[in-house]
Amino acid sequence: MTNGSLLVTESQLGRKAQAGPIHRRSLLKELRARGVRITSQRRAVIEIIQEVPRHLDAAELLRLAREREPEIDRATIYRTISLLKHQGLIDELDLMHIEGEKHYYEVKTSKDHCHLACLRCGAIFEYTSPAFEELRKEIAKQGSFQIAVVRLEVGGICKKCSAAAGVAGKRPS
Amino acid sequence: MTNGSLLVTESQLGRKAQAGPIHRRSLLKELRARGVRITSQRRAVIEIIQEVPRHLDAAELLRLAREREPEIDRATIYRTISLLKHQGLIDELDLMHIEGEKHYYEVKTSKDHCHLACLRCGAIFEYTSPAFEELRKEIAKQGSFQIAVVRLEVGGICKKCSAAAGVAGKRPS
DNA sequence: TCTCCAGTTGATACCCGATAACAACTGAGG
DNA sequence: CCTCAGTTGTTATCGGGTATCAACTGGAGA
Repeated sequence: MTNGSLLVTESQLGRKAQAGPIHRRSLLKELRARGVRITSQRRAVIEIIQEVPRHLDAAELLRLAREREPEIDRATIYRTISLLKHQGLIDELDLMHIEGEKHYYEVKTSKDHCHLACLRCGAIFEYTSPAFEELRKEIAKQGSFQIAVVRLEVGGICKKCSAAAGVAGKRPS
Repeated sequence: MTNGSLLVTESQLGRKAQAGPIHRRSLLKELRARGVRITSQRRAVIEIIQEVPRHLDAAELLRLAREREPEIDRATIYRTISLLKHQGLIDELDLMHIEGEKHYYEVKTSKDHCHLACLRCGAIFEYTSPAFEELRKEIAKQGSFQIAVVRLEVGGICKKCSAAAGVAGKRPS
């Protein structure tokens, strides 16, 4: 019986996970090796994506980037995200939120995993499971569809929120 | 070994699937039973969602609704969608598209299924698999997260497009 | 170390899906 | 047929994301 593991990143709560060194400083090197120009703005954004253990959306990325590059503009954030996506170095998540969806970005990892998004507090958890990989293989096998991306997203209520059920579920933003 | 079935709805190509009577005229009855006021606009939108076998987005829903209710407004479409979502009668899909995502709506079915979206022509296929349900159960079992929604979305290239690869993949809109 | 220019940036304006506010309208219970 | 709470269309607005373009700069070559 396959059992999955729940772990790692708790997001949107402003709490740091306990370290989470994802890929070290590989992205900058990788980009340089590919002949991509490294500007101070790009460096800031990339370092943040690598260093911050939370899942970030564009707005938060902008906020954090401005701590290092005060003049950086929204447009540059989006352009850098786009660059990294097209270079295949980050993945875009599209997770449920309180009424609506939000786009988050994470460094592309080797591991297949899916995301559990708490619809109450917005926390994001990662979940890996043999069953997930199996399903992915199964769809691939069936042949009449060439898979490029598989995204599995789960929305629900996290442990903390269901424990504190009713007790003012205020998100610490 | 689990093998899934690929089938049913081909969308966005303007082709009709071969019948697809989903729930008959249950939505209107259900709403009336719940004390929801049925206006001519709501009736139009609801009937369209039930009768059209394709997956519809808000814009297309508006277009189709205007064939019956020429004065109906975007806002009413969104309000009706919102109503049906909150009543738990339809599901919102968030499928990959050519660069970006689109929101589609479908009558909530009993069957768990996921969606395969062709990134080239936009066609949408439904896919059911024991492995999918198994995965869902597995996540539920693990206990520390109360699941409300599970969405599995696959992006890739459909058979037709990969066959016609390179041959002007124009979408018939 | 200096020059130079293709590639990048910030500013501005804009696009588009979606929502808020509000007066006019209407479904359906009495 | 009355009535009014709930719904509608209109208009304005919001927010994420993108196009444009002149000014700027990383980094390859001299």
